[in-house]
Amino acid sequence: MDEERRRQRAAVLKAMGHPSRLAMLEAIAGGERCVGELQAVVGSDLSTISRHLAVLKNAGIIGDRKRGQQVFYHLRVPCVLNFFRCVDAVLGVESLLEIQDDGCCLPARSR
Amino acid sequence: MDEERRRQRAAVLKAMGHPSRLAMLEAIAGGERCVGELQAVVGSDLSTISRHLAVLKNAGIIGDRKRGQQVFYHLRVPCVLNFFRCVDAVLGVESLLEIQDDGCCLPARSR
DNA sequence: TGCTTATTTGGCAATATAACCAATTATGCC
DNA sequence: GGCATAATTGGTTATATTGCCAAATAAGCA
Repeated sequence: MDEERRRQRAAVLKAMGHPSRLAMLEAIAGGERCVGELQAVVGSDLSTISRHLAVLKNAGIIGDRKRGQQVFYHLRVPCVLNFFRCVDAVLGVESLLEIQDDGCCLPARSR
Repeated sequence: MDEERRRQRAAVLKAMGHPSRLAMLEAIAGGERCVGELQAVVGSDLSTISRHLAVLKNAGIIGDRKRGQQVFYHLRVPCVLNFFRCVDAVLGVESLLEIQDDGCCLPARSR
């Protein structure tokens, strides 16, 4: 159903909507990272990192693979970070208050 | 600062991370919409709609313009919805558990 | 087996979100 | 001014999120 699809899309965005999780995603985008490495990036308690990773995994954004005693996380769909070209555009605009019809930052059908 | 930028990006994603707000954004992507029209789409209480709109506006995703006694909302950066090609890819993958190196859904530097 | 390292989970407190109703503000019309 | 319509804001309650500590689980090594 359409409603269900929207629910899932929202869940993905919501999962990405946290500074620490974003920092983790950026790190993971550079290649597989284990929990300890991600803690070094973010700085929170290890248990907190683990919970954030669970959120991202649960949303389907990352996957994990156990190697030895470490768990390595990777992006399941690397392009998720491309969106930031557009998000940054949201942040950047100060002046324009009307709808822009041009293609903005991405190729296809904006509206 | 880099940390601050991340905080703002997260705020934009977080604002989009709610089914009702997503439905509203889709409607608004089709052109300016006033609060009453959006209520018809979503179905919640008018006050709830108004609060959701405040969240989106606060994140910089939409802008508003008062005409008569109605307030019309529009997308500030229409491309925000393009991201869903990628979000849907996140939802669609069942099989692949390893990092994909190909371009996925969007043009440029995935990682 | 016992010890160390890596990660997850249970439990808890603080804070944030979401939704509704009721009341308020703002605009237009008579 | 007085009334109707459109939208926002105050107040409240229920629920979810976040972050930490402590405890549990899992894997490797002596």
